[in-house]
Amino acid sequence: MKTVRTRIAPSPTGFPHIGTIYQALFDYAFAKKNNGKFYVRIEDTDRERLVEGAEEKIFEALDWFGLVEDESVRKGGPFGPYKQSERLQIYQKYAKELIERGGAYYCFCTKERLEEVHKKQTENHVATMYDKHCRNLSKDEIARNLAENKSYVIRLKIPENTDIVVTDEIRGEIHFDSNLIEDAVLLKSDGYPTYHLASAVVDDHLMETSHLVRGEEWLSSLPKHWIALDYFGWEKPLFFHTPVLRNPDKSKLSKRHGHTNVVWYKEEGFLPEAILNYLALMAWSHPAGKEIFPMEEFIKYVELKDLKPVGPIFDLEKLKWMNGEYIRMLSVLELERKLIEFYKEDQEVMHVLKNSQQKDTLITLAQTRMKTLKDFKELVIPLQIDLTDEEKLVIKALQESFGKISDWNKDVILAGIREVLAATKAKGKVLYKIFTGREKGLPLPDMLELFGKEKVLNDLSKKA
RNA sequence: GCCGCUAUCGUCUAGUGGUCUAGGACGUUGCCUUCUCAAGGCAAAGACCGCGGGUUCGAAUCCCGCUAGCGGUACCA
Repeated sequence: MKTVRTRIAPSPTGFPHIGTIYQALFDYAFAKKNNGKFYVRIEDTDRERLVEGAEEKIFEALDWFGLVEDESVRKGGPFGPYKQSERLQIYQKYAKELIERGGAYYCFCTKERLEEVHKKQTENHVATMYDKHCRNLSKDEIARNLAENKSYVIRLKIPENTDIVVTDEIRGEIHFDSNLIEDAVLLKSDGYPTYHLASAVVDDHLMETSHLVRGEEWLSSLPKHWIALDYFGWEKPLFFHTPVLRNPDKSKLSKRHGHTNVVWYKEEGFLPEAILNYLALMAWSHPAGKEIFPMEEFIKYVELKDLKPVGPIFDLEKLKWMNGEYIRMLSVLELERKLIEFYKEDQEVMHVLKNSQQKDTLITLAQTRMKTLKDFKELVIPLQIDLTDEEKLVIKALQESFGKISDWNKDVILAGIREVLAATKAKGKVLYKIFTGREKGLPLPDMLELFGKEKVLNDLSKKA
């Protein structure tokens, strides 16, 4: 059997997208399962949308999730270069070759003419596509245009009147009427290739991609790739078009309605393992029906053809629940490390985390109350608020009760609390408001024991 | 508009012709626990399997039509 080779092919046009991670997850797991290779190819052929630093961010995201590739620009590998802008000659060579094979042609149409055609088609309610104006230019004409240094693109010659049958491993055979498929631009006038030449055809062939996993938005252009591959006579990879992740309103997951930037999840205190586990459940399910399982198990059971073709809605609530589950699975030490990493620039929280007397207890108490690492702060940092006269009365009672305690431990403190609650008819919430500034918090007896009688009474007198 | 894909609780899903009066998870509600909030435990509500036709002794499961949603329709990926 052929070696399994999967890839992600992100374009460095912005922040690292959660959808890219979704793809990478399946690519990575499937490659690992089959002792294959997972590689990253940077697709920077759109010079206008290129964003400085975006490439580094993609790799940082991959590292954060632990979806580390086997081959890439930064890792090297036998199929490099792994960045398309460094492969320009290759694409140009193959574009010319395709022309010779009769599968492509020079097009000298100007942008203005194209716009004109487009406009007319829209007016006539006809499919908007290239009118094949340059498809049958004579050899002389082409030579003349070339000699005159006219700007040109190279277009794919889609056969006419053909039923194009392609296969997607998730959906099966799909038919397309070739007359409705555009003679797509393969090589742009700036000499850079488009996706239709560089990625799905030349690179995936040269880099020996065996299982091509990509978003469903590519399904409509599959026939173009299929035909180009046929012109070259190249063996095709198995195509898997994963469903697109959606917003709650069912539209394609976007910045506007959802959170697409990987960095956002990190800043909100989500754990990469939890996100991955959640993502694994999108359009796929564990054979035993398990919801929570480690990466090793995902690798063991993942099958690309088991992916469902329906676009799932990204449910942040369920992700939060799962994140909480992952937080609870951590040992205190592991959680402490994650908290330190998360709060390293927050003086206030770091102060708490550095207090060796208190940190373990605090972390343990907070653990069941956190959905994200971000929740930790409001659990341990009190809010400064003004108290009502009624609440100040409760403080008086508290001072009296606590003042009598000689053996300061949580059981005795709890007894004192109950006493005060009974005497003042106050609700537990009031106590929490007094101590934390919020109507809830970590268990008071434990907290007060931890802080010590002196500090507690001191604080109370300040608030009275 | 045209082309393509898809269609089970609000959401993620199980289900591949009979075991489905459709199972699980998130969320929601109630109860237990209780110093608050969580966590945990136990319950409950929630899907005439988008609609309409077939095929079959029998369909959520197969076929057709419709509808709806999504994706594509760029010298973007």
